[in-house]
Amino acid sequence: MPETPAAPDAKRPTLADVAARAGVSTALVSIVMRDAKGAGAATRERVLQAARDLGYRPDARARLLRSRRSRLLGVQFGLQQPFHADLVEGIYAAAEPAGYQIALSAVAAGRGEQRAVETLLADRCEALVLLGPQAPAARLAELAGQVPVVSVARRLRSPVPGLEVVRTADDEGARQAVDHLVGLGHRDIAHVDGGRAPGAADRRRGYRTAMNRHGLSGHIRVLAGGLTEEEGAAAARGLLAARPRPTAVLAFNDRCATGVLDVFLRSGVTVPGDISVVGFDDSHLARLAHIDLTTVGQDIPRLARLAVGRAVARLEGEEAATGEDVVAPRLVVRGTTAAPR
Amino acid sequence: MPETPAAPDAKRPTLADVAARAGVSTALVSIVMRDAKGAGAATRERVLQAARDLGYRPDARARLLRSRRSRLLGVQFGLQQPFHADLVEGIYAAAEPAGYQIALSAVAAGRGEQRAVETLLADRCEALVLLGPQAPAARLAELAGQVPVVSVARRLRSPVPGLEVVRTADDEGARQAVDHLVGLGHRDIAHVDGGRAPGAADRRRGYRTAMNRHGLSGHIRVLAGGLTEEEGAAAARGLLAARPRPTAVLAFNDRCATGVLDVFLRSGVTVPGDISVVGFDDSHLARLAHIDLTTVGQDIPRLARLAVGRAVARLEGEEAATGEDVVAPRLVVRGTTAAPR
DNA sequence: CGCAGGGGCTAGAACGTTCTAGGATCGGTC
DNA sequence: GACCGATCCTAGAACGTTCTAGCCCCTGCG
Repeated sequence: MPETPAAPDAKRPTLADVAARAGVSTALVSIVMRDAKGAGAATRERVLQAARDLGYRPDARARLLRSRRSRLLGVQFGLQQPFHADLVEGIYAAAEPAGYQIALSAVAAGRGEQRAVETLLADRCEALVLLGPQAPAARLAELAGQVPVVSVARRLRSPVPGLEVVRTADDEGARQAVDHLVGLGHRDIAHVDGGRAPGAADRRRGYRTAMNRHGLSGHIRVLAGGLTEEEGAAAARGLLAARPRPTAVLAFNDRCATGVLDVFLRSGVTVPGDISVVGFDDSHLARLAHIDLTTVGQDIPRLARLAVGRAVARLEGEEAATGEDVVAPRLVVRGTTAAPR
Repeated sequence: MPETPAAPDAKRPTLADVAARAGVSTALVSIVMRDAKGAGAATRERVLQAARDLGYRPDARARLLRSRRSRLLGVQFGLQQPFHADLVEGIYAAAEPAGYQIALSAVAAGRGEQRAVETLLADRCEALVLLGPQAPAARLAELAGQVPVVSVARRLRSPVPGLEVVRTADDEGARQAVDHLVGLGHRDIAHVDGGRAPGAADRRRGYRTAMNRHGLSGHIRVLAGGLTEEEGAAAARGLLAARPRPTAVLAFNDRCATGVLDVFLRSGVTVPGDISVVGFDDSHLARLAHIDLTTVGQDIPRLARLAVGRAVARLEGEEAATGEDVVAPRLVVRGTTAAPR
């Protein structure tokens, strides 16, 4: 069999190949590759050179197989959700210094959460970080029996040991938004909600409570929305038709708010002149200069750090806590809110 | 050592455990788990039952280690790019029927392409599918020496064996957009380009060529843009200040076009009344009812299928082709284009 | 001179699979 | 009664690492 350099199935070089070339044992090569102590300076250099020559690259899977620990965190996220993208970015950043690797598994059309989680478990992830999971609580609890699980942005009522939660205080966020609007002089404030999305119930409740507290129970108006622009737009069309029109709208999230904004602009309703609009998440979208959305900010880097922190703590031997980290939201005032006419 | 059901480091059950419980050999269990032939119906059922009892789950890594093939495709994508999200969705869909798994590796702030690719290779992916890679061509060629590589949406000039390309005919797409606008009666058509983004050069060229062909060389106007809303918005502000204003704008992609649209709307410039706008990609964004953007559609499912197809073909023994699949774009006329005043 | 201690290295057993060779057992055929 | 072919099953060697012992040789100390 001739040895072509880039043969179709040229087996990639292994420890043994490097060892042979450097004239040492595989164990020694392993030591050098891991940068562990127990090798002399001269041989170390010789081994590294041999590895370089051969284009050697350690096989992560074999490595994981052998060592008890995999130091792998499985992350399930929604492929089409910018908020999740931001979280994943934060998780990458938080996991590295802790010495953990990330395995991504996307939820998309035709690939449900079940599938996503299956592959993560099959890959030997030591813990799971689920972003806004929609699976029934019972299913999550079952999972938590097998492996530490952290649910991000999805609150869970009945606490199960091993199933921890990291989330923003959604009700508090909605309250802040309402307070801000009331402070500006608004009274007729509508809420375009998120239906059954994670966090939606809390935001709805926070909105209601805040309205009541301001003595505005008569003005409570909740419209069916969702987490996409389309759903926001549909709700906005409903609002335009309504009499009296509200003077302010709190949307479930930024995407939803964008849909609302767009319908308003196209109908000649000025924002914030005629109607104020508030979003939720402070995702990339809201920060764009030309959208410039007042929104309830979630502290995404913090959420990511806490999620990773909890998972790691569990893996490093800490007790399975039935805990919850609740991160305070912070209203970010930008250009879509002002005093009513 | 007491056997608590959910012990912190309860070792997950292995083939051997299942074998012991079912009273057979590990080899037999392996056969049953893979659904291979060579086991009797009765024992098969007994083994499955034992596996269920123990909550056994095959270890993907050990499996991969043993079998020569990993049947794993590594996919590098931009975490913040909706176009990539759509592609990934298509890739998942295409890979499954072919019997391949997907490993995702994201490019994000603080995690460059280098890192992304490293982890994919360490995970023993058999081939790489890179979505809109920005790495220098030389680097990609080097990679292709180690493993089959498919570059999606990024054209590469000097063909390297083992480095294949799947892309949309970007120049043709720009031409279609210009033809459409000219057909409506426009003459003063500007292009907000994508700078050095993959595909930008071709779209620029296509625009120029088409303008020339229509005898509109005098009206050629290329503005520096980019692939985000912000860059589109900045360019749009420039256009508003210009005299004469163009009557139509072709933007580099949909996000860029959204930025353009938004600035126009806010300035009281109506679309398509005063100015027509065309995007590129036909991503989710453009399809949203409230954006309703005329755009050059990329056939995303097809791109995904071709990319997977090429990778798989290489792996199933076909020769390393220095090929290129060029997919025809298709103009999708929606609400942002009309005849000039 | 004997021997503890340590640095540098290696042999060989894991890890949890799959794969290659078979080994039984059974029914049937010459 | 020897042989065949199927069918069901098992033993044991991979796969590419890491880890545990332990060997060898040197140095320094009593």
